[in-house]
This record gives sequence, structure tokens and C-alpha cells, in this order.
Amino acid sequence: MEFSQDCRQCPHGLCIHRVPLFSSLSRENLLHIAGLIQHKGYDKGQRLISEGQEMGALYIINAGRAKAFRYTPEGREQILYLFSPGDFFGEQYLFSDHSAAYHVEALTPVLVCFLQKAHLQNLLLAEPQVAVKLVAELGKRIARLENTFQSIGIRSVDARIATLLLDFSDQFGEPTAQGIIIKLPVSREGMANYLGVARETLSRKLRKLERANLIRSLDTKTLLLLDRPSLASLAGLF
Amino acid sequence: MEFSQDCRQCPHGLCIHRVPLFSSLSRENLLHIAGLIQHKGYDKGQRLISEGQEMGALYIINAGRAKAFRYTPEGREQILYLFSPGDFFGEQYLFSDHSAAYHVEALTPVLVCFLQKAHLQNLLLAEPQVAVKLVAELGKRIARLENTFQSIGIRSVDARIATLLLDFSDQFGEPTAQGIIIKLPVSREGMANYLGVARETLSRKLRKLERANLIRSLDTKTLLLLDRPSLASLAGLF
DNA sequence: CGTGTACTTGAGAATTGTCAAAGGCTGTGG
DNA sequence: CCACAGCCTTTGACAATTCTCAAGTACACG
Repeated sequence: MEFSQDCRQCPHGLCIHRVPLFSSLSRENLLHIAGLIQHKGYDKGQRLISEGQEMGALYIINAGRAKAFRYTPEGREQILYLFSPGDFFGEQYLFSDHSAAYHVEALTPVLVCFLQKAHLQNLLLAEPQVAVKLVAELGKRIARLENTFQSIGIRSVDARIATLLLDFSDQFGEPTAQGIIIKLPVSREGMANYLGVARETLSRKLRKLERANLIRSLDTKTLLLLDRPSLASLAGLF
Repeated sequence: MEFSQDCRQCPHGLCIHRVPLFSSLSRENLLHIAGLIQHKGYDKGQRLISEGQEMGALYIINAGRAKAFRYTPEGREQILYLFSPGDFFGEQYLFSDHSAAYHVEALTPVLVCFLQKAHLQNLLLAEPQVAVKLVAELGKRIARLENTFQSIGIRSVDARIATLLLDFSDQFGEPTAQGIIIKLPVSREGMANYLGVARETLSRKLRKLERANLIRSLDTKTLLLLDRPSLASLAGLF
């Protein structure tokens, strides 16, 4: 785990460049903010934040992946988000003193930039455009949550799995000659927890999709998507 | 259906007073905004907006109740939100030109105030505090969605029903000597759609709760909540 | 007072969860 | 390079839950 005082020595250039939030800022403003940003590295499996903890900053994923999750009363892990570089979280707590409502854990080694609450608050008041951008980003996130919400409301587990595969294909997929290759960010168990079904059920369903030639499992963490249209119709039409 | 040019003749006083969003504004600012706000009334069952429609304004519920919903691929109605006076929607579309992702329909006669996109955009740029408030409100909504998300992820339908009843009791309940009286905003079918289960399942579960003396059904649209603690333990512990 | 709508209840079918065991991959140590 | 331990995944069989279809009941409204 390492720190660096600000973002100007960012290993990947100014990390805030990666954040759509700040895209409207001038170069000098960017540099100023960059000076306020702190870094921290986390190993795979480490907690970035824990449920119940104070959230004093906005977290921006600079490199790596992380998952946000809670435990259900039965003790199962329910995954809420998968974060990739450029994603941020903690914005809910900017203007409320609630504590974090979920755990965030590194799925791979992760590098985060964080911006203290107070600094961001000042920034929003001084630069309305950033606030407007933030509102827009939050709107997007709400829309995504609403979609997920609905897709869970769908009775059929098959449809939910198809939806998840399509989402993954958009987020993590790479088109090739044979089909879209998806590097899964989580294990089967993780996917099951994301969907809210039992591991075993997910296994069976995936096998069924494989037998129907819609997908092929290359290895545990790699999937080949063969028939996107059929998946789409599963997700949406039945 | 009636119009009125601005909000100064609002039947319930300045409707924007009801909106936390604008609570930080000075009296003169409020009056200015009030002048920009338009009204519209809807009968029960009428659509405020339809899926796919352009969203040109922020809608604020002034009186009455409305539901936001979509149709699942199977043709079932999936309720996303229940709006009460003071709630607003349409903010997702402020800075995106996406069309509405759901229908909104009046459950009772409804009076809405709406503020055109352009006016609100100007307001946000001119009054950063309003933007900050908006960010805070959106944060709250995200938190609520995340909660709902998780509670749906919970396998047990019983837990979800208990959670819904507790939510309703908070939102629509009135404490009395016998217990908390809940005026249900939706029919059994509506509740079932909200939870994503079959009508019949909901009926059976409610009957079971009634036999266990946790609730009593006074009439179709009124519920008496007798044993909140037991419900809470159902919702959270098993 | 009848009619229609919404709700309840019952029985069988389908789906999913649970438990148990077997299979497969990975990394360590010989 | 191989053997083995440990973990994740798959598969099978059974139990539990929920859905569907069908019929019956209650209630609101004209």
C-alpha cells in the first residue's frame, strides 16, 4: 500500500483526466485539483471501505477493479456494483453524514485517487459546471439502477442471466472473429451473488446456454459469447 | 385538466416551498422561480408521461400520488416508484436527451408543478447551492434504490413483503391506539408488481401474516399493522 | 339488487434452493 | 516434472417455494 502526496506524479498521467466529472475544467483548474488529490494502493482482497465507516472523500478508481457489496440477513454476499477505472463512489455521502452503506473490496490490485469531501464541496460551489456534470453522472447511475431494478423484477432467472451477460459483454467484452470474448471480473459465485441466485443454479443455466450454443466457457474466468441476438431475445422477450 | 401560468396562485401556497431542493434559496429567488413554474392537473389513471417520450421539464408532485412503472417483457407492470407530494422526477433527463424510461400515471387526482429544463439548467449554473442540494437529493435517491436493490436480492419473499410493509408504514402510516393504520396507495396487484411476485402469492403471504396477528386487513386498501417488531425481524433477520 | 372487478383459495406443475459428492484447476513442495 | 492439498465449480437428487390455472368469494358501483 503506497501513498503519494498529489496527483501530479500519477502513474497514468493526471488521473482526474479519466473522470468525466472534471472534463469541463480548464487546464489550470485541473492542475489545482490534481494537487488536492491523494492516492492509495490496495492489494487484491483488501477493503477500500467497510459498511458503517465514515466516508470522508470521493473515491476514484484509477486502476484495477473493485466490487461494492453487502451481506444479506442470510449471510450471503449481495454485489451492488463492479467498479472499473474511471468510476467513482462516495458521492452519496458528500452532503450527508451517513456512514457507508456497503463494503468495497479490491478484486485486483487497485489504485484509487481520493478527493476530500471539503475540497469537492468547495469545488462544486466555485465551479457550477462541475456540479452540473455531477448531476448528470448521478442521473446516469440512477438510470442504471432503475434498469437493474426492473431486470430483477423480471421473474425469469434466465432473462436476468442473459441481461447480465449482455452487460458484461458491453463492459468487459472484446469482439473477435469467433465471437465476443468476456474476461469475467468475478467468479461464478460472484455472478450468482450479483443476480441473487444460488451458485448451482447459475452453473446449470450457463451449461444450458452452452449446450444451446449461445456461449462457450473457455476457462473459469473467460466466456465466449457466440450468439448475441439470441441472448438479447432471452433477456428481453421471454 | 387545468393550467395556471405560474406558481404564485398555487392552491397550496408556493409549491416550491414543498421541495427540499429549493430550500436554500432566498425569498426573492423563490418568487422568481415561482414565476417560471407551470402547473397541470391530471385525473386518476391519466398518464403524466409515457415511456419513450421526451422529458422537457422537472416534474414536482404538488398534490396527489402517482406511480412510475414499466412493462416487463412478459407484459407485467413493474412499479419503480410511488410519488407523493414534494417528490420530483425527470432530473435524470436534465442533461441528457434520452427519452423517459418509464411511464408515470396518476393514482389519485394529481397536481404537478413543472419547471422547464432550460430554466433549471440556468438556475443550477447561477445558484450553486441549488446544484449542491440537487446532488444531495440524488444521493438520497441512489441510496434508496440501493436498498431496494438489496432487498430484492434477498431470496425470501417473506422478507421482501415485510420490508415493503415497513416502508409503507413509514410513508403512509398513521399511528393509532390499535396499531399503525396504513392507507395503501396501490392495489394488491400493484403491491405484487412492486415486489415482482404473483398476486396470488402476495394474497397468501398477507393472509399468513394476518393469521400470525402481525397485521389485519381492514378493507382492501387499508391495513392495520399490529406487530412492527415482528415484521422488522422478518424483514431483517430471517 | 345485479354486475363487474378485484381478491382469495386450492391443487398441480415448474422452478429454484439445499445438501452431498465428484470433478477440475492452481499452486506448493518434493 | 509430478503428487497432493485446497478451493472453486459442476452435477445429481430431493425438498421447498412459487407460479399457473381455475374456481369461488367479497366488495364497489351503477
